[in-house]
Amino acid sequence: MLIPRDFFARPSAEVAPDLLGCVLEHQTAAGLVAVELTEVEAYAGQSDPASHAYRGKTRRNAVMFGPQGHAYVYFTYGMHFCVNLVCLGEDSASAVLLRAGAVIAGEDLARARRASGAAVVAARDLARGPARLCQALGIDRALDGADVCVPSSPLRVRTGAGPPPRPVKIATGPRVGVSSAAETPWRFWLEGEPTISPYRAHVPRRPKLVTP
DNA sequence: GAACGGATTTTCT
DNA sequence: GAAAATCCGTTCC
Repeated sequence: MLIPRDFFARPSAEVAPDLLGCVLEHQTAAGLVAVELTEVEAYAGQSDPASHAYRGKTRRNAVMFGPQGHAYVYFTYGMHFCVNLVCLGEDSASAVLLRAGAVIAGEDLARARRASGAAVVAARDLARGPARLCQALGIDRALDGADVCVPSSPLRVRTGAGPPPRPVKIATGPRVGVSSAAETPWRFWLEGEPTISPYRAHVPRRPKLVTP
């Protein structure tokens, strides 16, 4: 059961906690990888100083200004991808950042994608963190703007495979790594999940020190 | 367990 | 030129 587009037609701070426990799946020629979402963050539009949309529409964030139910994929820090789901509607530029998940299908493929050097990746670390989640699912810029609400799309979001097996407790807290509006508690995660990324406050990088 | 440097694109000043 | 919605290997507690 795919999530209907209307699900996303709400403020991202309302959509975000409802996405916990839902399943993100990516179908490729190599196979399918699916994760149950365990950690997300909400970003409002141009009113949110922490959002990429704060300073208006650019080529990179154009998808956030489009209709809800699409994926906004961006490249950051010179090496990493992160994925968001667009909320509300046209021009609202609000979105939910998918921060972490538990791999429930295609674990071997996810592990192969994540394998770096000789290091063996623990199952719980496969999609722990927004950049790792993208890597495990094989998400890159080609999926920027992908519609996650149609069955023919390679990237889809569906509801959980049944009623939650345990009482689901949702915790909230400040968003990770943002440099402004850090006090806004728009990070949501499933309490007790081992796949949650450790909270890291924003630390500005020091400029490279050149020795004379 | 915490702290740091490095990889290197996009965007703004 | 600088900072950013990050992660990883290394180093030192």
